[in-house]
This record gives sequence, structure tokens and C-alpha cells, in this order.
Amino acid sequence: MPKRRKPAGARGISEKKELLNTFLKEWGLKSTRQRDIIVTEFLKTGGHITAEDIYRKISKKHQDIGFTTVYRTLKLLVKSRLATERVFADNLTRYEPLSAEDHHDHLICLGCGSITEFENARMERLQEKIARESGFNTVAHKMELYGYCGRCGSGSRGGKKQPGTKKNAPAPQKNRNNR
Amino acid sequence: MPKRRKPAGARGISEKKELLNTFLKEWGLKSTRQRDIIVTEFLKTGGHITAEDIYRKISKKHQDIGFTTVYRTLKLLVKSRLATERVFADNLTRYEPLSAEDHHDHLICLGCGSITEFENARMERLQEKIARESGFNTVAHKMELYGYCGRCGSGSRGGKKQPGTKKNAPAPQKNRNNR
DNA sequence: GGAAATTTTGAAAATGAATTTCATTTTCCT
DNA sequence: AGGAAAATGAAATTCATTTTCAAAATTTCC
Ligand SMILES: [Mn+2]
Ligand SMILES: [Mn+2]
Ligand SMILES: [Zn+2]
Ligand SMILES: [Zn+2]
Repeated sequence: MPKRRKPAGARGISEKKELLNTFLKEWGLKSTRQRDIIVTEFLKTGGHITAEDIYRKISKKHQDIGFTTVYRTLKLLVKSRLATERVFADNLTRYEPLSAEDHHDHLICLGCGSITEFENARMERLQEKIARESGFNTVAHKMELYGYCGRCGSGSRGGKKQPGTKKNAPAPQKNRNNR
Repeated sequence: MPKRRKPAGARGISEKKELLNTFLKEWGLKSTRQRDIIVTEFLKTGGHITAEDIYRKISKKHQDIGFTTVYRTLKLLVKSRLATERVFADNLTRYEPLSAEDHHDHLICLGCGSITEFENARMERLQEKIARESGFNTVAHKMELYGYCGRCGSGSRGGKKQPGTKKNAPAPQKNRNNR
């Protein structure tokens, strides 16, 4: 049986923490208890998670760690290339662990909010081609597909609103406050 | 010479204003001087423009029209399907006129900020295929290519920062406040 | 035309995520 | 240990967006 090479993104948590420490030293930054706790939790949790999410998780065991530090540590991870920021349609900044060579795009379920990742070389090539034909040199792209996952079905709930008559006005369309 | 059919998105401003009036009547809403001015300016300007932009343009001639009304009128245009909201990487909400059948994606220049549109049937099909293979039913997607346009070149300015020594620390990396 | 009903308007306030400030604490180096 | 630099956390700030509310405008109905 041939040895299967680990996918690029699968390096262990301790290796990533090592990389972070290297980064810190290189920039004259300091290792702290808080950073260690936050980074560990972040890498362990994985996924696409907000600073707030991580903060809440950590708060349970460590009431002394503030949101600001979580926020700053996530930014630090981005600078050190161990995480990326993602902003999907809900306009919240999410973070996900990242390995150097890793690239993928996302499918987002409008029903349950689940996020599925995909990679498609053909699409990447097509993007490059399109850009080239418009005289652009791309350095990044954003590709997100929104819809309903298998479990959530076709999303037929919440059909189009109908206009009302004068005496029977349409329900006031209140915006759910979801920033 | 064969008569060239107008592209779908090219219907005239007055036709669009007609559609809006129909929409207003249908929902028991009212026509106002402000709405007319705002919609006219918006349709005339076109492009990918923020509420603030439109407001500033209009203010010059009509100091009595408030930002709130511009904001609400643009939302109204979205509801009536005469405009769409777009949020690119700078996290500002932009509006663009839209015709029913119209769909396109965007190339955004990181140098000059120019926005180029493109349409690519192959990409649309590929997106559907990818979603299907993950069991998703897509209802929308976001596809943006970021890079440098022909005029702005390869974007070689602002290379990666180098770490500094202890006594010669790296310049404090202040975030430009570009929300 | 004119009153009543309903919607619209604009200023100001509220919202909320993201970011900065600042006084204090911690880490790192010798 | 001692001193310099960085990190921390609470609070304040920022800033686009959205809501509130009292006054004004539009539409409907007589
Ligand atoms: Mn991901
Ligand atoms: Mn466009
Ligand atoms: Zn789902
Ligand atoms: Zn450019």
C-alpha cells in the first residue's frame, strides 16, 4: 500500500504553534499565556469562526482573557499566515486556519448556515483566463456559492411577498438586524 | 445591415422610472419629488455607487434632500428589482442599476479601484456543477476577481514588509481605517 | 376643492462590529 | 534583579448602516 502523502493543510497543531513562535521571534514579539491559549483553541476548533465565537469559548475557562486580545491574536495569525479572514454574506469577519499552499472556495447554506469547502482547478484556470482577457492581473478572488444544502432542501419557505391593497396594506417589512 | 437587438440591460431610464411607478402603485406607496430626483440621478450615473456618493451628487442641486431619503430610495430600488446591492472588499454597500435578466460578475482593480464587469456562461455552468456535486441547490453566488488592471500594472508597489531587529523594530503597522 | 388617512421625509439617535487608546502588567534580555 | 519593549483588557471611538419620531407631503374619498 503506497504511503499517502498528507494533504498540505493537515499539518499538526503543534507544528503550527511552532511556526507562530518562529514568527514572533522574527518580529521581536512576545509569547504570552493568552496567545497560547487563544491559538490553541483556534486551531483545535478549526472551521470558520468569528472572534466573538472564540472569545466566548475561551471565556468559560479563562475569564481573565479579554475580547480585545482574542481579536488581536487572530489578526496576528493572519499576519503570520496561519489563518485567513473571510467575510461572507452576513458581513461578519470569520477566521479559519490556513496552511501555506491551501486554497479553496465556499458553499454556504442559507438554511442552516453550514459552510462547505471546495477546490476546483478548472474554475481557477477559468478565472485566470477571464481576467487575462480583460487585461487584469489577478492577485486574489472571492468565490462563494449560496444555496441550500442537501439537508435543508430547496429553500421553498419564505416565498415572494405579495403587494397589499390600500385598506389591506402589506405587512411592514422589518429588517432583521443581522450585521 | 441587421437590426441589432438591444442588450437586455440597456432599457431606457424613462422605462425604468415607469417600472418603478408601477411598483409604487402596486404596493400603495407614493411618488415624491425626492424619489424622482434620486432615481433619475442614480439611473443616469449608473456604475457601482454608494448611497453616500449619490447623496453628495444630489446635494449640490438639492440641499433639502437628506441622506436618509437617498438611502431609503436605493433600498426601494432594490426591492423593486431595478437595482442590486453589491459589497466588495472595501465593505461599502454599492448599488448598481439592474435589468431583470441581467447577471454579471466583477473584476476589481486594487490600484485604481475601477470595476470591470464580465459574464461567462462556462463559469456559471461550472458553478452549478460544483454545487450539485456537493448536494447544494444554489440560489446566488458571489464571484469577484481582484487584481491590477492594464493601466495599473502588476501592483509591485508595497512589497512584503521585513521583520526588524530588537533595536530596529519594524515600523508600527497601522491599519488604514478603510471600512 | 378639502379633509382624513397614510406614507414620506430629514435630523438625530441608535446600532453593532471593528478598531484604537491608554494605563497597567508581563515578557524578554542582560 | 532591572530596564526596555511589548502585551493586555476595559473602555472609548469609529463609521457605515439602520431606526426613530415629529413634521410635511401625497393620495384617497367625499
Ligand atoms: Mn474555508
Ligand atoms: Mn456590475
Ligand atoms: Zn443547510
Ligand atoms: Zn486600475
